[in-house]
Amino acid sequence: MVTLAEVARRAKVTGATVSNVLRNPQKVKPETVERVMAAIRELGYRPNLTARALARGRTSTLALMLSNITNPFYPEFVLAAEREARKRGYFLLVCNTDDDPAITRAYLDQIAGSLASGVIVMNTDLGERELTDIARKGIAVVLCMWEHVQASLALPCVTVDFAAAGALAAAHLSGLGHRKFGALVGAGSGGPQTIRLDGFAAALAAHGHPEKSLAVVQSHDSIESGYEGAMQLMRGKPAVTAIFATNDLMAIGAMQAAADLGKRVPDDLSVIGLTDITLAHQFRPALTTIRLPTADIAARSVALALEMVEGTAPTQERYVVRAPELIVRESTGPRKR
Amino acid sequence: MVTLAEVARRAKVTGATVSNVLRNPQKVKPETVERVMAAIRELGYRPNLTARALARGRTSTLALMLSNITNPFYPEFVLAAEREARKRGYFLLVCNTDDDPAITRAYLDQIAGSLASGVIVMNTDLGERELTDIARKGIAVVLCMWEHVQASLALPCVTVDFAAAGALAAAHLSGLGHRKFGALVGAGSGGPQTIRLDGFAAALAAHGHPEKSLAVVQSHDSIESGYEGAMQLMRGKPAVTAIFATNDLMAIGAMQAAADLGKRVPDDLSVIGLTDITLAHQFRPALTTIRLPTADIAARSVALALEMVEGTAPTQERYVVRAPELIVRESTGPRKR
DNA sequence: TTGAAAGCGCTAACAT
DNA sequence: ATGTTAGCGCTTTCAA
Repeated sequence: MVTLAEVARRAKVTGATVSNVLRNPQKVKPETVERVMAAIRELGYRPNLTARALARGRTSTLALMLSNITNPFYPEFVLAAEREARKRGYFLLVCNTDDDPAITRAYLDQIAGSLASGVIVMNTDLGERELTDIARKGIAVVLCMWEHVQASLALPCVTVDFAAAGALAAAHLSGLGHRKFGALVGAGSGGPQTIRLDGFAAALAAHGHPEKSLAVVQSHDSIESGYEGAMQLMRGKPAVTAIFATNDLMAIGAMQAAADLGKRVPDDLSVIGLTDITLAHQFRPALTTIRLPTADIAARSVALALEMVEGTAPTQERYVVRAPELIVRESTGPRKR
Repeated sequence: MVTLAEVARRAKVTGATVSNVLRNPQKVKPETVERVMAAIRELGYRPNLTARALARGRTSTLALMLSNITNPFYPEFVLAAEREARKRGYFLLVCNTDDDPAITRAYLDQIAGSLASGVIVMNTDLGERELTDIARKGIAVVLCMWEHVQASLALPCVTVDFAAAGALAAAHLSGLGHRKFGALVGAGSGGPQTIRLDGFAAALAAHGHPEKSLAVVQSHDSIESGYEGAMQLMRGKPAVTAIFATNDLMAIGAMQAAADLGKRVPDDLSVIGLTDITLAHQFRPALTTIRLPTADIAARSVALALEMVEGTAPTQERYVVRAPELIVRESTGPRKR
């Protein structure tokens, strides 16, 4: 392995100068820069990131904690996050917690022990307390996509207005003339995605729908679970004509359930999801959904975390909430009497 | 930050002993272990992984290079890989190369400069030469899921018998009585997935089908592209009654194309995929496919890489080829008259 | 503009 | 069984 010292020797300077050439070239005489660069090239030198991290007191890696990357939402997020990190010279460590507090804690422990200089926490069964503790150890932690944001003011957070997302769905369905609604509520690590539902229910009420016009079923964030939940909903009476799922996977499951019951989407049943994962528009019928600016949030989270790490974080932006957007496709339509 | 030295002071021993307690407790008197552990607990000490890495000459991270995690095959792979890595005390760095040689090279550069002590390379547009070079720098590199394995004997490799996978598909379709076949050939970083196709074509020939009974269309690894490709295939004459796609995403696209053409799957058209991603069984009709032992391969790759890193790699197993398996579901059926 | 020197926190011989 | 010591490769004051 070629070291800084070898380069220095070859360029007839000391390590300090080589180090400067690498990071503050303007502090070195152009002529010397030349010579050092030549030595670097000839020797095929690559800085040792570990040594650099030890000397500087921080690594060039960022950890991303999520529950399970197998949920199609995450890969889209990870891609965007990794791009932003790379752009800034950082690497991304992906940590699947499987919603297991033990795994989560173990990761956090190592991170606090200098695995990464920042963490983006997408969900967790840990209390905010534990997170705040590790933040106090000098690691940049940013919460991401959290629903119960008001409870998390202590830590920076980038997320979307989930209540507004639910409201958008309600307005769309109500505007289409529907009267009997069903909601499939998924569950994240922090329990059911109630904010999305609350936003939906509140908007329904605001549009003049009585409380009993909405039937709710708890479900999990998967096609299979959405299928089961929708079955329950459709067997209820009076049958619902519109279903809001708090995430796209469940919405897709609902469409499959409708098909199995001989109902046509959107003629007999409207289905609207939330997130707009790639699969949403690839499915038939293409899913109407509430789009979350996933890539944007990913990039912003990474940027925020790194600004904190590098001590350039503007205090203003420690709390960013993006807006959701209605995307109308083929799975929703006017109520046919 | 609590350091080893502080723990040592509190436990009234030296750093060496604390270090031993952490990694070779059997070398330390039980009584002392107790005392040190107590100090660690009281101080909330966490070893600094960076310092450890520098001292030991290797990091506790493993890099995984893949083209784009957004392809549903990868998350399944990543999950399994990360679990195996964690089990062994390592962390996983995910590197999306986007099939861009510049990005790939940049990553490899940093890895060689001590970012990770091993890399799993899932595909690349780089020559084997470049990979061998970085392996020579002392980094464990293992190739994974490569098709043209025979060309890669210099580097360890864990993959599956893609020709056999193609053959399995051919045997299934042929056994169902089909006579006119279409193949959708996807493209990885190294060009089209020809081995899969070759295996398919050879098996077709072996089953007595003349060469002209097979129409081939080049495509990309996506639903959209599979859709387009299948359209081409079905417009050809005589129309094919069975389509083999070299990956599941394209197969799903083919099923959608059939639906749009008013053809029923499997009655009018049989479709078989390859990989068995999760989506394959979630789709309607559920996709018949050739299953690749993804999780198994991921775990094996990580295990192999880490064994190499830790110098315990058995020379025998530097080259492992797993077998594919036919999974019959709803998208294939006997040719109807 | 460049050099000297003292670490960063931990590991690993080698001593004791 | 525990301590001493010399690094690992780089960064970073502080001098020159």
